[in-house]
Amino acid sequence: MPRMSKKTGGNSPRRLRFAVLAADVVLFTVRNNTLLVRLHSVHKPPYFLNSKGLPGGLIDSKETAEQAAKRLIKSKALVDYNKAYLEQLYTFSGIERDPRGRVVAVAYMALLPWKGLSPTEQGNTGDVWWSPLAEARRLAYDHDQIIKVAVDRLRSKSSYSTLLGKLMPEEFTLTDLETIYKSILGTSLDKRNFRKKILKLKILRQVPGKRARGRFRPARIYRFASKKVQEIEII
Amino acid sequence: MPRMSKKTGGNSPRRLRFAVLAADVVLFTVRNNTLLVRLHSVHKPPYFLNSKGLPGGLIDSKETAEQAAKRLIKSKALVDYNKAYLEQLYTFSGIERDPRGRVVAVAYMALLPWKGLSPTEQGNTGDVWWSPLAEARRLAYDHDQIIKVAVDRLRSKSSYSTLLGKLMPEEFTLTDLETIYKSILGTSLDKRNFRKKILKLKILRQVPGKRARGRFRPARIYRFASKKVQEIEII
DNA sequence: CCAAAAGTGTTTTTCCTACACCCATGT
DNA sequence: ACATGGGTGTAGGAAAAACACTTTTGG
Repeated sequence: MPRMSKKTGGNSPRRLRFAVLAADVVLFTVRNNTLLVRLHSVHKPPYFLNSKGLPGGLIDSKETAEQAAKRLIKSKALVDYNKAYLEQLYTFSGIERDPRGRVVAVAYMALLPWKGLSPTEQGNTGDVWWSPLAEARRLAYDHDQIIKVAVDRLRSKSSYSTLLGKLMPEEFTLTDLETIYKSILGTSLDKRNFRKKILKLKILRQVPGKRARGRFRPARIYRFASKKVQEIEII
Repeated sequence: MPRMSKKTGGNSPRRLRFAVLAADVVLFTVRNNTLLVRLHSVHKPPYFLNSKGLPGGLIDSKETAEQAAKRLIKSKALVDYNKAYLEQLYTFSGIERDPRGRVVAVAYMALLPWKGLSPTEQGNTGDVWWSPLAEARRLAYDHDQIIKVAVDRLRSKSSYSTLLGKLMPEEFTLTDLETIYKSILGTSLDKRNFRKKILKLKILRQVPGKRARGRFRPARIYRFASKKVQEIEII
């Protein structure tokens, strides 16, 4: 029972209403221009057999939802949460969303650069793995819906903020950035116009040096000028 | 340390961690070009004495957060929730946000046209009243913070969606609409450009007739073409 | 005819879009 | 020298911004 104090003011007979509170995390990264989500095995007979879902778990009575999300990124997704950008998405309170009982979930979206992940964090185990978004279907609970909300948010916020910077490695080329934008937004972008637009916004800082990725002309290297996600019209 | 998973496996009875879940509603309307919020008295000795806060209450185990919000709009704000546009805002889970115990609140924003409210709904009692936004300060709990999130959301969404239509009466003049935009966004708008922009978007439908509000030229009357809130760049 | 808000058009500037070729490098 | 992705400029059109006067009504 929660510790709503007995002294509840003037309300004498109190019908306390309880819920189980959980946090679920939609953890995104991009590898080879593919958006990946971190999935976790779900095996809760008789409801879910050898199924899969988002990393998540219950919120402890002594932690905030955000602290729980961070803890779960660590303990369930096996990724260092300090590397992740975290943003609250939506709270799912459908009565039947968990067949085992009433569970209300605060969903979070987390973004990570693939580079910067340790081999362990990049790796897959039987219980946790990176899945291309397209294959993250038919998940347990209402996790399909949660992923949809996350993808919608990611897409829409990409076009008016520097959010995608949180999926990029610290240093990247303009082509890298353009590719991510194209893959997330699902649109095609004109290379010249994209560069003009991005550079005019002054959200990037050029870094000395170039990067060669093959037997062709090396590209200039940039990084975001600010660590903060700024709301600016991008596309 | 929080333990969440395995011991709950299967259908066996679970020892789950419980939280008290509440819904708080930031109910906005506009009267005389002033943004109003519905406030409720808060008197919970020894923590809050003759204080004020948002209408809110606990979520029942058999209702979703949204259903609770609607119920509370009715029972606490004394307004017919069918008249309101409702949108989930954010979930506040600070451990100390309620001094009486751990309460996690799902906050909602609700928008209402002032016209269309009954005299009772427009009215103030000792327990519930409409307050100009500027005076909705020093509220109980973390309600100042909740209002801030609501106002930020209202402002930002106003510029890229037809959300403000939910604060307007069914029929209004272009000057009315412009005034609301100015008051919410806090910017000044050019009358001619505003009209051109709005009319070109084709989100309004002109209604036959005119409205005189004084001894000067009567204005044409419009209404929104769609009841839905559309995401379109407005300003 | 006066006061007050309603309503309208043009010009300038800025931004978006479309589009094609040369550059730098490793092999 | 060649294959490959990196990098650049310009012109035309659309949208935004700046700007002031005429119209309609009640009194």
